[in-house]
Amino acid sequence: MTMSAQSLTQIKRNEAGNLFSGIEGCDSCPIRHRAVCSLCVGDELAALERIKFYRSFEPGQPIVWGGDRMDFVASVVSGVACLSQRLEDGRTQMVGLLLPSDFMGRPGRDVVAYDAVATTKVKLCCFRRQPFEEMIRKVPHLSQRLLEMTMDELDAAREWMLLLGRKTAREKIASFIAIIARRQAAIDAGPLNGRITLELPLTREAMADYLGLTLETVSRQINALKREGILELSGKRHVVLPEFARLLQEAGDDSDGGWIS
Amino acid sequence: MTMSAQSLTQIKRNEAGNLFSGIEGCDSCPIRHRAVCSLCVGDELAALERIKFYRSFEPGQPIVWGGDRMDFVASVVSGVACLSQRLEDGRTQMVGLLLPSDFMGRPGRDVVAYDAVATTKVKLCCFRRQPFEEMIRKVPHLSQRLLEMTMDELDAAREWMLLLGRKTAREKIASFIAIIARRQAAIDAGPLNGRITLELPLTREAMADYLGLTLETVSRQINALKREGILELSGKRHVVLPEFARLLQEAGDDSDGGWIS
DNA sequence: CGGTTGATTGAGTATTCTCAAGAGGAGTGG
DNA sequence: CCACTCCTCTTGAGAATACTCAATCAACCG
Repeated sequence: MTMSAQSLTQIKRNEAGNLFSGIEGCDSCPIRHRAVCSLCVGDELAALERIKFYRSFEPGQPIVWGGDRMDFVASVVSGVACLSQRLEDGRTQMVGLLLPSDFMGRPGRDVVAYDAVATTKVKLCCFRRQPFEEMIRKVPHLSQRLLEMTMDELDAAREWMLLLGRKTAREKIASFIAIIARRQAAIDAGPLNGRITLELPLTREAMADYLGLTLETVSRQINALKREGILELSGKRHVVLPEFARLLQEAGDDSDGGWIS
Repeated sequence: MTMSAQSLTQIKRNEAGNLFSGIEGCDSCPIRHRAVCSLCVGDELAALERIKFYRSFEPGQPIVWGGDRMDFVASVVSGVACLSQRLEDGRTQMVGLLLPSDFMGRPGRDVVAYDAVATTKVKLCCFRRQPFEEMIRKVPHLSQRLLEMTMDELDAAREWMLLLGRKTAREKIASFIAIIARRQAAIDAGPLNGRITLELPLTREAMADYLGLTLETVSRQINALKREGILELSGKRHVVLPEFARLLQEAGDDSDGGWIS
């Protein structure tokens, strides 16, 4: 099942029907300056290019299953993927939301710990695991950046734990929308005040799995916020926030609650 | 407030009344083979020794407050410390349980993100932050081990998220006791089946903050498990598990549920 | 022997879940 | 173009889990 880097000019398809090719360069890569490779230069980048290949996934398609062998690690180039953990009776908790530039997989471990599913069209920049692990050992620019990113993820996980353990359903929803707004603003480099428009990248069920709620509660709370004018809905996924600060107040966090503290 | 390494033969006290000294060597250190320094050898260890100092804390004493400046990072040598996050209205969620060999602090960040409190007598092996950060850059053995430990913590955080988001109060309690049993077994190198004895390192309130419950619910669930013979209590903190597998069944996890799968 | 802290227990409440029905949209095929 | 299906989402009613408030208990300490 090992997949070797492709150095062909044309695009091929693997067994699962995923597109992959090795022709794209790092120069024009949209996540070049934020991904695990962002500190790499010259030779280092060239070495990474030799062990990389791209794979794409359609919405709903599984990327890996927990327990499977995984022979690559990867950066999300575009799209959204979810990491989930499951109790045997089917209860599911999302434990990671992977957006562009986020890293997938754990160097030094060959078995996947969590299910990963594409929730939109996803493009991954994959690195063969063995040579990548070797580079981790030899290229400080790579291991430094990975350490930084892992610590960021740990911080995010801890924020998430506060949400799961202590926030009300209403606060969870408001917090989630705020998180999406922030991440979208970071990508688009847009401002984060006044009227904001965003697209929810998840179904109600996936949001429920993210927030530790049922999909019914998610639906009820979103519509409650809508009724109160804190958000406007067009369709099921498109959200407009007339006043971002009002949403933040509902999220229950300290910080930027609107007034100066 | 910068604290310099002590090279004195006698033990001193700082303003807070904490013991610290620089005389102890790494050779006899109880966490030498598991802490952040575990891969370091010879010169590397010597360099670490030059920037290290010990600090001790009494039960209940704060180690650092979220928002404070922090000029060191540290390994827990002995005792138990808790990392907590707080919502402005006082709701508290524990986000880290630091046992011996665990690492505290984030290289590259000078402001503390979470409150850290000693819950038992705690001894820290502290490293001055600036030189430690430099060593991270120059000593692969150090950054590799830190990366590994950070990834382990991320895995633990994600397991914890599953607990917070999806488990019932009863499962949370059972899971928590199982976690303590496992960590204690790992330290004592004891077996993990049949009759097991352990000490709860936290008060009911701290357990509640760990599990996203109220202290009353914690108390009720512990006593429910006691009534059903899944655990025995002597005093408030000392627990005996007559059959570890029965506890695991209550924890709701997959894996080793007693029967072979 | 009061005072304090941590833990237990009870009664009533509230938030969230469960189960169930139905609405709205997108895609398919006659 | 319409009926039909599938999927996601919404909404309602009742149930259950966990919370809140309050009283009591036990251990420890001055």
